[in-house]
Amino acid sequence: MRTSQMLIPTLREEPGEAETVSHRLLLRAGMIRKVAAGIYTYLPLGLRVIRKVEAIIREEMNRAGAQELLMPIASPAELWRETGRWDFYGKELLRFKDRHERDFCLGPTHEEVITDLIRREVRSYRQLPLNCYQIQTKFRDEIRPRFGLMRGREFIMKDAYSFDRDEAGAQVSYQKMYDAYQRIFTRCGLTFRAVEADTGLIGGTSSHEFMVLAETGEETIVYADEGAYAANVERAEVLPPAETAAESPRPLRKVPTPGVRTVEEVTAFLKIPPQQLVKTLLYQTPKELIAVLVRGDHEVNEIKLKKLLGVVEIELAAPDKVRAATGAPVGFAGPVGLRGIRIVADQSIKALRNVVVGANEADTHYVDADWERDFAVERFADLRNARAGDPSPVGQGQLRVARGIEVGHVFMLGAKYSQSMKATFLDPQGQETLAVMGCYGIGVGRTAASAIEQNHDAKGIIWPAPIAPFHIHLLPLSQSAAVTEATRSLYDTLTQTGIEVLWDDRDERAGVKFNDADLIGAPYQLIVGEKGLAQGLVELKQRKTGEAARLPPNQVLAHVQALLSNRPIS
RNA sequence: CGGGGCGUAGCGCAGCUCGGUAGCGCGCCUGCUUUGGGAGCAGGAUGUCGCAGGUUCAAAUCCUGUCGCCCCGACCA
Repeated sequence: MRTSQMLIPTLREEPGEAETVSHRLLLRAGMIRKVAAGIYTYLPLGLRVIRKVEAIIREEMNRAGAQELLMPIASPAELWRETGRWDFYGKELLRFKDRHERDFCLGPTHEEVITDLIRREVRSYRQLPLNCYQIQTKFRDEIRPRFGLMRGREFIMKDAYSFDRDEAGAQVSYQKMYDAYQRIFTRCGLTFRAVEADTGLIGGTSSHEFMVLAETGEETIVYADEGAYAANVERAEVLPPAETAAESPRPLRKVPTPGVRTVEEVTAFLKIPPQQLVKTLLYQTPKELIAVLVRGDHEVNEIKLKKLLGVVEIELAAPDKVRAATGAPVGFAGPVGLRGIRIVADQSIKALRNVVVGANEADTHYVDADWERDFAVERFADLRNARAGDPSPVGQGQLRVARGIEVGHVFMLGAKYSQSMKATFLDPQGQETLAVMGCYGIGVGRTAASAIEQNHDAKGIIWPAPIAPFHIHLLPLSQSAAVTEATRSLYDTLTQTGIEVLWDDRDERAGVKFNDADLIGAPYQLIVGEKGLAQGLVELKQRKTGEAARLPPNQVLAHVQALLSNRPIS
């Protein structure tokens, strides 16, 4: 392609609205433009990258035995009502009515639609297993879209759904997808890690997320420094405390703590370590107000809490409710003498003696409280976030913490959807049986954006070759006949062998071309200049290293082919 | 949903406090020169100042409303 024939509006200046590297560079390199919050147009260059990622996904999905189909973006409410998700999905589901006043929504995911299809068309165990996927636009009306393609409202996703005769078959399907994902992200040139994950709104029994490791990631993951354990912190288990504090209980005392409410303030004021403090957090569930106890240096894991309580919504109680329930302003809630409110506690509390807690009285705390003697914990459970230094929940080692971008997620769904939607088939005995499902997503745009987060420098993007919009950026540095002729000849030679070349045929100065090329980030730049040509040489430069080879034009093709075949080219 | 901020030329911004002529840089157009890392000189074009209403002789500027966008928060008392 010639630059003059492509819409590549590069920006010299930083776009004001962009925060993360990938967002900034995608805008600057002329790959995306915003249409509305979280909604983007993919410009020709950006679309080429998207298509590259899609092509890799297609190849690997097909190789894993999945078959492609395409479902609609809009779907009728009745399907969502069947599974209960019309109500359960909340505001993220963008709803609208058609001219007949019938309810529809834009699909944020497609379990309902695919399950509806399969229940109609699959009757016999002979038709299973089946794995169908699509690459299609999704819409989720996110609370706060951000970071360009990282968290859009409209985005391209590959979603696959497997249907099996039984649990064992579903395991096989799941593993195939897991393996395919490993290949896909490896081919995309990403450094990533699969971690155990929570199943969230999709539901199901178990899942893994594929996390691209990056500081800007929105997810926190923990992994063991020995062994293979890795999990999203939402999900990571924490082992019960090894031993109980050896000290013997001291009498409960009430102490004045004027204006001292945060953990930092209380521990500083009383000169105690945060491990000796027990925080009392009041949570509002749809049913009730509940008190949750965690150690002063720990964080409540709300997902674990929701599961323990069997509720889907939970939020910290508003200050006025805290006051009404405890009789004290926020900051002084405590389990001692707390009436009419159930108390659950993180398991670490069990190992503590002589702790500091709020006294449900303004400017007052208790010291030397004891859970066995002074208050009634209804249940102890793992309710906190894992953190660096915790022992690995399986095997040896300690946990470390890293940030990740979730680019893929695989779920074992079990019979959740087949049951609510009655997707059944007849087994060999003629028994009606529920299909066992799995579902598997990949964020296509997010994958491209993560590649930028991991591969860039001050000048711009450095695409991994397999997903680069072009392999070679061809840069003639003058408009002279000799240079143009040499450029054209190189372009033809390379293009004829299937190498993708972006030919910067603009009448621009060398500096402008170099800067745009660095910004756009093709892995190689082929530079044809007057001086070099006079010596019969052109320059082949690696974007990543800046390393340049000067060679005669007739050696360029062989060189490029060698360079490109070193990498997993699609 | 709460808090904060911003909407002025294609992009980045100033002007608003204290009402009166709409400005700067980049980009764009023309010409000449220049030509291996975002050129120089000269000339030029471009604005419903987000939108609607109000105050005023007069509004980018003040007031009200509204829409859009961005940031932080919506989890640790």
